[in-house]
Amino acid sequence: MGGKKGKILIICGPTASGKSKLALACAKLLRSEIISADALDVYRGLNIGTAKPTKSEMQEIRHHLIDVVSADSTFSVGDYKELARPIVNDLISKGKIPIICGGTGFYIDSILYDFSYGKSAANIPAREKYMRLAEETGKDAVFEILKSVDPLSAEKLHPNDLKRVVRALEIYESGVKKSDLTDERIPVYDYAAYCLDFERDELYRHIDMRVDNMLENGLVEEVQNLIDEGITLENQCMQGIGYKEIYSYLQGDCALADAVAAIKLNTRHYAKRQITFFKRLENLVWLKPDDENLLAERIVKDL
RNA sequence: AGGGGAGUGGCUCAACGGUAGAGCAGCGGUCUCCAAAACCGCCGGUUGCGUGUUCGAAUCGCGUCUCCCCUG
Repeated sequence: MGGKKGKILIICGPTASGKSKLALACAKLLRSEIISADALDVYRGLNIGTAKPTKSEMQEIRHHLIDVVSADSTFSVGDYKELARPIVNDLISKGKIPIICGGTGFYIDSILYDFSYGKSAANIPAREKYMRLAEETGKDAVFEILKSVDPLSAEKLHPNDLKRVVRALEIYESGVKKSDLTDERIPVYDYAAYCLDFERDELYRHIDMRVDNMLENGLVEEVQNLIDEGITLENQCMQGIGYKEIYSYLQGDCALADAVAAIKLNTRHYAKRQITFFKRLENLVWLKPDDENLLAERIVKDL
């Protein structure tokens, strides 16, 4: 199959579309394992708000990259890629088809493509330096700096997109220009990709239901536990939808009902962004949610 | 029943005589080490209804409907 390293199966889709169940069904048929591609599943202690697979599901089928770091950790695509690649390759070498399942398209990309990510890891001091500068002199001033040192990168960014402007500067300080690195979007694995998606209003209904369930299952207590462990908004995992909102409720900044409404809204926005991201995966097959076993059979047959 | 207030895009509100603006929602998009993050763009109202005044009304008058508050 081309000069590719092997075949992998990708199951993606917005939150609450049922991708985990589908991946599980596929894993059973393929006698393979699942690699989670989810930015929050990696954290220990975040269970309810992340809708992680259940214990029994994880006993039945091996799931990778769930609960791999503590809640106070920092984690990024770079870390993800380093952990995920070896697992994928190992499964392939054993003659299995790795199943990548998750909603973080950025993480899936890190497996699928050989992006260099600017060839530099996060440079926190530089990052903080420019962020401070932005606060003092404005975003535009920071953008102007990028324009002078790496105009090509600046051209591709919006001045307001401070996070990326700063990252480009960060890369520049490491000795390379972001614009000099032109990675091609060429998949390193032969892959089959499926994206689960409902009609929009139906998806939103599922999201609302899921959020209500999270609360019934003790989301507030879960966040309280994290706070008791010393986790604050400063910690990356508290950026997660469901966590930051409940956090501010527990701080007394809003009513529980407002927090819940915010979670639902933010989740919708997130789902839209996910869908937009997945759309650019080549040869992506869209699936309407259905009985997961039926869908899995179809998918496996086509592999 | 009487008195007062309000009716503007899905929602909250602005414009108070010169032919309606914004935020939110909705929709689309970007994404190469914070990605459940960060960022960008687009659609959408003739202003409850009717009538009058005026060169011209969302803005003024009258009538009518609806809602809210107060008094009974």
